[in-house]
Amino acid sequence: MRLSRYTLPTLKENPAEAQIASHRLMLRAGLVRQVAAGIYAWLPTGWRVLRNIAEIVREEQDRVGAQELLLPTLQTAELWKQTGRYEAYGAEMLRLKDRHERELIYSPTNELLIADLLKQSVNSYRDLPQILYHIQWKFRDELRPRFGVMRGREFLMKDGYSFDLDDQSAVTSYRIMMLAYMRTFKRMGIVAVPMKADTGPIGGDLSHEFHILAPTGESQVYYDSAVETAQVGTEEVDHRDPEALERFFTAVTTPYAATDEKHDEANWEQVPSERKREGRGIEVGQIFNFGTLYSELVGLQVAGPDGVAVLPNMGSYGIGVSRLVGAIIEASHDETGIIWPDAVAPFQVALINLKRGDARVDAACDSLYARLQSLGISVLYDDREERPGTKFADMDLIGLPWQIIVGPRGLDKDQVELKRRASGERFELSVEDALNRLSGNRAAG
RNA sequence: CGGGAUGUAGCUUAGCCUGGUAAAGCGCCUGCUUCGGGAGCAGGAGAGCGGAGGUUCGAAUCCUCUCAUCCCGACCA
Repeated sequence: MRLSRYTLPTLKENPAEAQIASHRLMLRAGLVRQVAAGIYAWLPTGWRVLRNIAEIVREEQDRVGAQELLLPTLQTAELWKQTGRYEAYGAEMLRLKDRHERELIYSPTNELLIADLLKQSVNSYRDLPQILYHIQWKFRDELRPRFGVMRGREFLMKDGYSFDLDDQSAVTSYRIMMLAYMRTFKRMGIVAVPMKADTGPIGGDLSHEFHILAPTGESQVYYDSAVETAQVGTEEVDHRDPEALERFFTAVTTPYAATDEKHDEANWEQVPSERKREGRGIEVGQIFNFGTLYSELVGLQVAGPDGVAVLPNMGSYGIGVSRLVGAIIEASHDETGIIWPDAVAPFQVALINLKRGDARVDAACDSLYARLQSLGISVLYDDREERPGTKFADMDLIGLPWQIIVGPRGLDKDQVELKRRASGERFELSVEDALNRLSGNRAAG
């Protein structure tokens, strides 16, 4: 992408409405613009990040056998009324009417709809287990939206639902999702710690929240750093092997990890002090196993092996896709801007032409641009007629993992400069070496 | 929802107390000089002050209502 023809409205100054780092940086780096309280327009660069995150979520869900579908954002109020959830959900649910005065809701969550839908396709114990998910916009009319996309009213969420014949099978589904979540967050370059959580109004007895440590988190969290090391090796776990799953699950859930709601001072004291991690946590996902509550509400049942009707056990599994954009920035930025983990970066490489109009520099950049593209490396080419300082500042702000800086000074020595955004390391290399380095990095990462 | 605050150009703000017909920096446009970490000079475009009503000869400034946004708290499957 040529920056001269790309919509990237960066800001030099901090917008007044943004207080926390991620919100400021998302506005300054031209990722989003606010449309209303808690409602955002995603500009091209922000949308690229959002898509990258969604794609990682999708791949890891698919990998463990979850099936993607797409449920609508608008639903009739009928189902919610029949099951008593219409009143129970409260003012957070947006209610509206169509031209026929039919009552609709903008879906805040989909346990009811999906359970109701499955009545048509799941009739026998042979049809279970099933895990279905979608990545779709949700609306929750928050009392007080804040922190940019981290607590918006409209947000992109992956919500998944499992259906199992019995408790034991449901626990297996829960563990499979735990595995998928650990892999998902790891691929995004962040450390998300599973913590025992309250199940809240939804009920059930098994639930974990996944938290990223960041100063602006909304809750206080405590964990034993052994959780981090226990995540090593999740790549190799076979989700179809219940014993391997159990080992994995035990390893990641045994070390102490809790939000303030579940915090137990006595148990916390048992953790060696050098392994204690404590601070604010941003919740980026939550998983529940809540039994037969919703099956019962909507009348979802299957014939068991003995012909007797059974209410399937359900679980639900959420990942805040749009919240992750903010959360990753909270966890990965410095005073000059965002530092994108490679896996979610909107582009892999910033190609900086330091002297547009200089035939030699232009030619070198055009060639690099074409070759990076042919290597399948996404590149944002800063071909604007701006001064070097402006380009450096903008690119540091946007935070692409690599910068290739091409100017007359380097070309005199047949070199370009390769800069790693995260570490600030710079390498003066030939064009060939720079390309090799970048393609090698891509293969490795 | 309780408490606090703010709405003036694309952005950040000054002006408001003490009414006199909108100002600056950044950004944008033109030209020249520059060009390896947000350039300099010169010229230029751009807002009628969130909205409605009122007071007044005259309102961004005062009054009333209203809308919106932000912060703290409560809330947050």
